[in-house]
Amino acid sequence: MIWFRRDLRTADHPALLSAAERSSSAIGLFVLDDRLLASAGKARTDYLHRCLRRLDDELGGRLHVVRGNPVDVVPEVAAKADSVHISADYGPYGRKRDAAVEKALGDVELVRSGSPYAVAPGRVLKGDGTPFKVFTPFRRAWEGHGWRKPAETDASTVDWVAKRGGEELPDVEPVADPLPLWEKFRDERLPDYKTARDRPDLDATSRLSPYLRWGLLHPRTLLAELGDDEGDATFRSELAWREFYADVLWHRPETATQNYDAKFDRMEHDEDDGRFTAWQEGRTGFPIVDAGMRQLLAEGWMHNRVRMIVASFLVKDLHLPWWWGARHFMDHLVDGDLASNQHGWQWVAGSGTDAAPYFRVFNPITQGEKFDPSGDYVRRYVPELRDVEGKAVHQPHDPIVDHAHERQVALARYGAIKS
DNA sequence: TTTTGAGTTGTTCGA
DNA sequence: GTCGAACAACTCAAA
Repeated sequence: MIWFRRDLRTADHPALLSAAERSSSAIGLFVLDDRLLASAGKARTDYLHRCLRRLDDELGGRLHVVRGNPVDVVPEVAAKADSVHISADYGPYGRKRDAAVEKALGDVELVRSGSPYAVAPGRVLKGDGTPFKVFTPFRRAWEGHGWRKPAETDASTVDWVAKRGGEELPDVEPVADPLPLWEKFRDERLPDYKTARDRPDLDATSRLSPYLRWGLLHPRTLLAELGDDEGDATFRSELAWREFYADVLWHRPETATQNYDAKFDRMEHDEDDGRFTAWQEGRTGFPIVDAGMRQLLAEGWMHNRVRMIVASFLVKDLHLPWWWGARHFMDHLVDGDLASNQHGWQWVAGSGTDAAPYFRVFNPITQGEKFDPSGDYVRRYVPELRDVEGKAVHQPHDPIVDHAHERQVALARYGAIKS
């Protein structure tokens, strides 16, 4: 049996290879785990269904989908299997879940092959054997470590066991083939990626993050095709961030919910008086912030530059805890990845690895004018500003706070927790 | 152990 | 409008 989790593909799939080496026939299983789906918004759930639909197609319509707790469900479905093959999960919940399932499986062996990363978390270490805490040295060591070539796997080499029972997938359109999307990005947008990727008004990013999140693509597949040009190096570095944060969370699993830097436990937060809801709904009066938050609700995705701007606003203008924002992102983002999300937030808040200097407070107006110079991004998501022309659209519009004042408050509070 | 160089993503102010 | 300096010291990585 192959138990799929965040590796919803059949190409370049080491666990499939390991299963196929043992048997010519296999059951393909996915468990709808209530623990993971409980807080997921509609966009996120729909996206998962569309990924499962694609995987089901690759398996000739024979993917078993079952709802329940994996500790009960997996041994039940695996009753007639010799072994259960998985891609290893390095997240805080996945590690515990897999250990519990392994125990519940008894004599049926749980075989871990591969991971969602080019280099498995925990593998890149400093000379003294301890983990990196700064990105750039990690990236250099990670590149030096290298990674395997893509595994050559093919769903048609396996005789997939017919479904018995389980859940019917909703009738949704499968997600697009990730490989043509990658090829188009590689050929058309990668050359300008270094600078254009910061522009939310342009279609300049890869948009591959949801595919990486659910494992329809393995990063190794992309890395194998990258060269040394500027755009290639920048994109490889972005993939390295994903691996760095997975590594950080592997070594410090508690940082999914707690400050990486403990002195931030002393940070003073404000009481919420409705401003959190205003932020969530895109009603802060700062156009670029509102555009981003509305894009998140409408599409389950937000441009990376705008994620930083809205995160900075929540933490430094509204003085609310980063984990509130992180939770909201995880509920809605179709690419929401615990390690990247929580540590991206901690980076903005200043409590994480390689944290921003405390005096670096994003100005939502300046950021808008700089990265959405035409104002097109704002007008796309904030219809009430559609008649405002050019970059004037970035001026606050009935703002819920005064940025200059809140900046001073934030600086004072950061000053107060310095060691 | 000591030293040295370096560290994703910014803003403001004054010349 | 453009540009450089100031903003602060701290931690990390490696020699």
